[in-house]
Amino acid sequence: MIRPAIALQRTFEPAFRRLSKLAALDAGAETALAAAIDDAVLVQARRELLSEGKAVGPFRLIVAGWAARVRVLADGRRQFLSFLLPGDLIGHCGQSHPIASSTIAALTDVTVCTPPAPGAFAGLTEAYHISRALEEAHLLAHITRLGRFNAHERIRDLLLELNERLTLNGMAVRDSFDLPLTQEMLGDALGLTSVHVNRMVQTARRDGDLQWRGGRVTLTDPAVLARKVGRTVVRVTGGATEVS
Amino acid sequence: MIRPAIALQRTFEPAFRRLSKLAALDAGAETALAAAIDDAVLVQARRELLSEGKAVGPFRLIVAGWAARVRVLADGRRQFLSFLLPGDLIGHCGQSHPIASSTIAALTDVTVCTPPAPGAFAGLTEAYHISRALEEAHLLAHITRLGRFNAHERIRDLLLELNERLTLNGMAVRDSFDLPLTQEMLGDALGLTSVHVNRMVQTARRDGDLQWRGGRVTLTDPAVLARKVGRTVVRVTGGATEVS
DNA sequence: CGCGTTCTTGATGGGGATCAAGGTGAGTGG
DNA sequence: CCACTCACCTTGATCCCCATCAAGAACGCG
Repeated sequence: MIRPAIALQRTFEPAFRRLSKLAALDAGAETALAAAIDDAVLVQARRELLSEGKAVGPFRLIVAGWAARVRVLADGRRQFLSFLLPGDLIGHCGQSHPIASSTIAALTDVTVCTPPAPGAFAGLTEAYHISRALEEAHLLAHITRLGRFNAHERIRDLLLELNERLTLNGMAVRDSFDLPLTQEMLGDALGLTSVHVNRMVQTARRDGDLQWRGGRVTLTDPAVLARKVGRTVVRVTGGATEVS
Repeated sequence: MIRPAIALQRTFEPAFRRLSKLAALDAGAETALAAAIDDAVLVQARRELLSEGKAVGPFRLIVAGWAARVRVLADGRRQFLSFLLPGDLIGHCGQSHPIASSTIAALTDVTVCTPPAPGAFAGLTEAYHISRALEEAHLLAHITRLGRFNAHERIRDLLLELNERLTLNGMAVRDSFDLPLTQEMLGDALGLTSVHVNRMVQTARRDGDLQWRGGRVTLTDPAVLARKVGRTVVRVTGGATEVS
């Protein structure tokens, strides 16, 4: 198969890898997606990609960097609702005049692009649908974490989820990945204080469950870890999402 | 406007009222929806409407009764992910071969029907989209509850949400509604034990925040209550969802 | 009336919050 | 090259919210 130079080059982008794993893309879709990624723009860390209550802008795709949906309470308490990684989508909802249901903030410098519109290519449309289903599955998993897991389980379960997602888009290799989150951010996601996150991470290190130095995390044995927390794994198998 | 007898009669169903408030429905859509509701079937309490990991069946609409998305852990811990009320939809996702990401169980006897397919009527299609957006907003609210609210706040906030939703479909009048949930079910939703739910409800009663006797709840002053928990209200205004 | 479910209340303990103080490392400027 | 700073990590001490265990009381139902 012959592709323009741009498309060939963008094939290695995490965002491209994720979407092409979610559904089979034909050459036209691949080229259009690669061209879109080539036009990505930068959003600096701490800037907002979306503001709660305001209109959702154009449909967007995260090309690089980490972002999070955030809710801040009147007294300053903060909750991260979900993390957005390269290959994740923003604002795909099908509604005519959607209003953002939460703020999305860039945790690191982030680059985003406007991918081909839903409906333009069958494969991409399917990938968008599956992406949205996965996003919902992650929300459900997060509810279970916060409702019924203790601090140990929450941290291990979240790191397992991140490892899965980063493996899908190629940013994690052999259960090792860069984690650009402070322990305070982890606490904001997990409903814990940074102090307690720290203690739990210490014991996880001592137990040999993981390594975490200089922003890089390595999970010793995800399978064993998953059994420890009774984690239900969400897999993607040839176009269908599967839970087991 | 002249409608068949069936349609006129079904206009008062909570499911009908909810969808017709989410978006403007033309006469054709109203008739089709009323006819669908007329064909509703019963699902007994404790039966599953959807099983995690299995294929999602046909697109369905809850006509009467309460259901919940549930996740049960290996050791028996249980988490309710969300509640489904009359007018809520099941299995609207646009994906070709969707797999259920969670079990849905009937909490009371439930009647469900298969509403007009997405795309058949523009108004209904819009209503389906908005319904899905609201559902996601409720998941986000639930994450915040579980992550950053204490027991007091969790109960008050959840009752406020239920009051809003039941007001939308006409099942709550003047902040008073039937609540067919045991305190244990509330605990399973809120990540608390039934014992602690009980104690918090007692104090809420003593504080004059609510009445709850014989399965009927009355909120004394939702506005005051909402201010107490710093609740962000999700409103529906002429086809667009709005958060404030 | 008897029985199971749900609600209620008490006693006790633990998981995680809170408050407080270092320690560490990267970047900055003199 | 070293003091300085700022963000983040680490550790200790104390407290409280909520889980747990246990046992009645109230309610609905056959």
